[in-house]
Amino acid sequence: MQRTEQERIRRESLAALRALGIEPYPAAEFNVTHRSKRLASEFKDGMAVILAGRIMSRRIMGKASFAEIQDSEGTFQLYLNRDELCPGEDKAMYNTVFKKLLDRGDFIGISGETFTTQTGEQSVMVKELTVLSKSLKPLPAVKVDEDGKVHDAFADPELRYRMRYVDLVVNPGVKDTFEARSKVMQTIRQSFDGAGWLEVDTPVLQAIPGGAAARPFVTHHNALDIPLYLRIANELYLKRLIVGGFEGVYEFSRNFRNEGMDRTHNPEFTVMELYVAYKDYHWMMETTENLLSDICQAVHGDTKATLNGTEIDFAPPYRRVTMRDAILEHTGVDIDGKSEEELRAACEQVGIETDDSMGKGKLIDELFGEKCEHHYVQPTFIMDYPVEMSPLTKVHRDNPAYTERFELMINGTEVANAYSELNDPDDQRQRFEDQLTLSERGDDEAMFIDQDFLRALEYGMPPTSGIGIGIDRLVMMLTDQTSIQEVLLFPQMRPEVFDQGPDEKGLQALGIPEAWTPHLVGAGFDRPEALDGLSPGGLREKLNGYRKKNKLDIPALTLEEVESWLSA
RNA sequence: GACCUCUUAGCUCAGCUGGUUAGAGCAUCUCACUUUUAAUGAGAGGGUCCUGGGUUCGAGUCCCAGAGGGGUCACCA
Repeated sequence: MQRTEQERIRRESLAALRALGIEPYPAAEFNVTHRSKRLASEFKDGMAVILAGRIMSRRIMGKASFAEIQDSEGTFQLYLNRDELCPGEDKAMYNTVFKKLLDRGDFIGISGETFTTQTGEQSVMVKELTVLSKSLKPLPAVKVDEDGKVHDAFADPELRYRMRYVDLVVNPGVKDTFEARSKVMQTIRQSFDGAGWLEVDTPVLQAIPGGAAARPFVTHHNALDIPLYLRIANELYLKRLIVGGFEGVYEFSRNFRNEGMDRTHNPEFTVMELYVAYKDYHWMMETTENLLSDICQAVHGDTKATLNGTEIDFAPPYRRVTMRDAILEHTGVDIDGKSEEELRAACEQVGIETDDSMGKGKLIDELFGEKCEHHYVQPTFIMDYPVEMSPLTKVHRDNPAYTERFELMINGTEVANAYSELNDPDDQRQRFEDQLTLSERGDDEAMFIDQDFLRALEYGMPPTSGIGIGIDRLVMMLTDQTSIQEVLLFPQMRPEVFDQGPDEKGLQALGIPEAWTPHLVGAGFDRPEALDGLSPGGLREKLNGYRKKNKLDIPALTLEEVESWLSA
């Protein structure tokens, strides 16, 4: 691993600090009296304050300097004067430590006195400076000018997501998104706990990945010697708890789905699921709109949020549209009473491709997803889904072709999915079997049958309404982000390949003579792994070719030598 | 999985129809400077032009293959 010049210089500074008797990574706690934001709001000249944080900029002007220190709340300006910081003869703390050995990114603690500069900037005159942690890598130098224009932004999404720690330090606003996310979850917890519902934890590793239709991640349990699946949903477990007698249960469930990744999908994502006994989906709609309104209030202090230039109003009530009406309005197709063949024809007619594995549910889903979904920008409940696409939902009280299910659409995206839960065990068994038929037709996302869940229903589940709210997407809606990566601290990325540098010792361990190892590195075989799977003849030819080309003064290799390395 | 596109200094990016020693700003280093704020002035160092082939007298630039990223679509929440 090659170090850059800047890194080498910082390591030299690190050593110089130690030579001066200053520990760059001290163990002792450092207690502050203020943080930047609060200090700014309570600011008066002449306050004695202690602050800690990262040096984000330095403006050195001979015997006086200004520096920006960044803590968890924001930044604050420091004024460092040589003779204030070093009242005695020894000026090393200013001349050497501050001016030469400290860098942008270092953590320091300071104590001093507040004052206002001639230009009117709130500042702290530093009397004492403590080195708290030396930073060995230079932070990207993002600068914001007077017009608020950002220069040299650290904007490459790959680097931002791979090194979120740098992103958080350097890009203003990134923290706000995650604070908003925390506020969303806090508001939900407060609301549900206040209602007397119980927050629970259910298995992430499941023998049967149930509760949704999706491709799961598979792993293996060694002791039991069985495959286990990372949960795609927690729904069936929460319903078992309703069977067990809890009136309301909820869980923030990290779900895992082995599917594509894009702006709205990450392999792991968070869904808040809530189940409440003796309720139906109408009650759940009211509960949901009130909850979202509270959440938006908590985040923005208002029920309105701006998303993609459009104002979204989270104040209840939300529009309620049946799926049949939605499809009728946007495609002219009335799905009511249509057979599979008729629906397939209708799809083809509006330009949707179909294939034989698609059943009625899937066809209707396509009609809605392709032609209707994107129209619903303001929060809208799409209700009464066809029975074929809702295997866990109770049939509609007025029409058995539909179910009591709704999805909440915001900005053309599904944010929540809720039902009057199916609690008739025989009906549930039949629906699972219908799914099995779909699976045999080639739908690899059809649901598995969970026999234990069916048994639980046979013991009796009260009428229940349940909902799953996509937390990541909700946070996107509330923070004006268009990609899910922006609301996940560490979104999924292809693993990074680190350059480990040459491993001459490892090569020698294979029996390669010391005279040859530097040349193997030179020829591109810089680690033992680089030789894996090579044929002895080919390797010998390459190395002897390298020897000839570079006129090396060592004997040519024999086939036996090379064979012995590769068999080592 | 398909298509489009990108990869040049620590960071952000220029680099024309292929042509001397590959540039800028910031960052870094040296010097000056006691109220600055994208501080300023003077000077210096810093490059595997993603990797591997090919075309050519000559490749950062053109061609092929590969790696990684981004975007669009498909699947999905």
